[in-house]
Amino acid sequence: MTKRPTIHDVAARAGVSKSTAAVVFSSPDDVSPARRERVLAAATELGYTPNAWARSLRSASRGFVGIIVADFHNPLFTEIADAARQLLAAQGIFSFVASASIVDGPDGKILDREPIQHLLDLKPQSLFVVGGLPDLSPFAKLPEHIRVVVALSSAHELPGAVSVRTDESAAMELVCSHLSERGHTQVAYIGPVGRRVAEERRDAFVRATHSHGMDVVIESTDTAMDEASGAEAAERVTGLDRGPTAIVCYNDNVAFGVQNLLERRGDRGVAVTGYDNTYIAGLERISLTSIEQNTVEIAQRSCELLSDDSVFAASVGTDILIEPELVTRASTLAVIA
Amino acid sequence: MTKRPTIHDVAARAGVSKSTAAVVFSSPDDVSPARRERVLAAATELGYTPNAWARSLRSASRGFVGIIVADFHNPLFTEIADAARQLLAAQGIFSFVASASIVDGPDGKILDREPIQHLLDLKPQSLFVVGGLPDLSPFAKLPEHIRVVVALSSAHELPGAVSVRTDESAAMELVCSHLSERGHTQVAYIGPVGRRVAEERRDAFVRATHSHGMDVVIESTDTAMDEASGAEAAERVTGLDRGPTAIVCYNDNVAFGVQNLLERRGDRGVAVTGYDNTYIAGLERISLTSIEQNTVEIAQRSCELLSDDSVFAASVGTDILIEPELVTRASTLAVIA
DNA sequence: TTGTATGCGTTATCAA
DNA sequence: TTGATAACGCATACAA
Repeated sequence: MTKRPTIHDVAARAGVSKSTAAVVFSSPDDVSPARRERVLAAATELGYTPNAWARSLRSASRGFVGIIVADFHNPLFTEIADAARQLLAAQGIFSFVASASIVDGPDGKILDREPIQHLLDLKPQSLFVVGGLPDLSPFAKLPEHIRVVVALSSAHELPGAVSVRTDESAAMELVCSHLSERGHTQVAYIGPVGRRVAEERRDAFVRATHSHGMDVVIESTDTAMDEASGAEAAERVTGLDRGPTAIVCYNDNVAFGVQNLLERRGDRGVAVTGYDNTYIAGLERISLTSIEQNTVEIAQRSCELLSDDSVFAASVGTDILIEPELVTRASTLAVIA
Repeated sequence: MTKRPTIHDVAARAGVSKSTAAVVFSSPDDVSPARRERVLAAATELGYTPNAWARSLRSASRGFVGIIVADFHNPLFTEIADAARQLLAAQGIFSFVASASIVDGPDGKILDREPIQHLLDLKPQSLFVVGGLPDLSPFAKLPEHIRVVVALSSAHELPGAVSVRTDESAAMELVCSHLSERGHTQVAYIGPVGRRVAEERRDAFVRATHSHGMDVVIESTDTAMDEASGAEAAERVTGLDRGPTAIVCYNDNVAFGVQNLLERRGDRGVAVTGYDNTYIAGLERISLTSIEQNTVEIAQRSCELLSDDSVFAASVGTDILIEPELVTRASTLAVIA
């Protein structure tokens, strides 16, 4: 087969008209059993499957879910995208994953609209954006009936959307009470500024430390959130007069950078925490205490919203917060005298 | 705008027929400057961009490249996919990325044909498969004119395809000569069996050890290639009578598992090498000697094949081998007496 | 150079 | 119930 069979081929083989054959795949009950069997048989013999895109060109009825992953390289994002795909498939809803491409613009990161536009051209029934995008404007002027769910980030810019994400306050409360129990009173925070979730996480940290009566140092890393900037910020923080005994990091990557610096210094006395609980954090030599975002639940809640109209309508414009967990490891096990 | 403008809208606004407007976007020189300007102006005012899929439904001329990533979670794959996308975009060729979904079947991993079929339905001009798939059969019966390039894996099953991948022999030669220089004579290999690249890598290892007069132990991990299986195999290997002084691993993940085990044992005397040089290998606390696959060159060569017909024709059916590099780190720095 | 007609694979509308 | 026909958004052979 050098060419895919079309409904035309199936109809010809079954000896019916194209329209009759088409109806067999849309509403099977509307065609007589005898003909239905003939069509179905012809379809399997030819290996016919409907062309979803020609279909969606004509009508938006058999909609699919367009999944947009903000960043391929973030394992958290791909994990949720994968889980969502499976959950939707189990409901018979098919989805198509595309990655957003974020390019360097004159002032900061810019969202490349092209791949998103291409996905939109496919006429999805609903959209699932996984991860924070520099800009949600491509989704601002969508046809009314398209539902938008944003995971792991805020959907504040989009009044008609729903966001599913981790409860930052709960997360930082877990971290700080753990550190407090271990006797830490001087704690630092290292993380980026500017992005919404980042600000929120830092504010949540500050609130949590206050409720535990801790002394706080904040050190920003601009917008970067990788190891290099983590190490750099750690250098500044540990150089302070009364250095902190614990460093709370925006995410695991930043924490790895902090660990790198401490390792080079031969300093094993400072506690470090991460966020995301990537599998790297669990490696014996890293052993980083970290916040586990409940990806399974985030994916589940998102899929309910994506597939059920009434569920979506009930929570449009809100943020659904998911409870995180703290995974404690060697990086915070020592107790301060 | 609750609905995207079509070429029809543009034509109406510019006061020309639909076809004239269409020609402006396909071969602009075939239309008079005055009308062209009018059409272009109308298009920008309306925010019109052609619907790529309706276009590719009608004709395969303005083809795009379909990129299929075997596994989202492999950073090597996504890195190459991303690089390819950028390179192609620079040539004005647009690409669309989809992830293959690999599900558990009755006997082993099975490739879910659906997402691939969906991508194929979009009628790509050529296909870029990044990473090894359990099964290349969905690409066996493609229309003749579709070029297929496979990166990081063999395309042996597909006579009409080209494969671009790392020279395994060169890689293992680098590893073994490095270990030999450090005085190692007893070396073990830990890696999966069954998959083509895996077999090839192991065979390359055996050849390289022979040329350096080393004693070899091979320990397989079935088809798994993660930390858990690495640790397990390491347990068996190190329990041997004359345990090896160095362990060469199929990839970084397996090596991390080996490191985990050695760490738990408090054994810092055994050298370990990985493969892929993931960024984790560079973390101070891991510091794993590893093979760096030249992803940039792999992406470049692949894109040449994807976009240039004559280049592709010249090397169809062959494997293009890319030279790797060895990045040496603390895990192999010690010298054996 | 410009417009008309037709088809890509599918579904929706209408007669029969 | 079934089949002919138009349309989705676009490109192209052809005629004007």
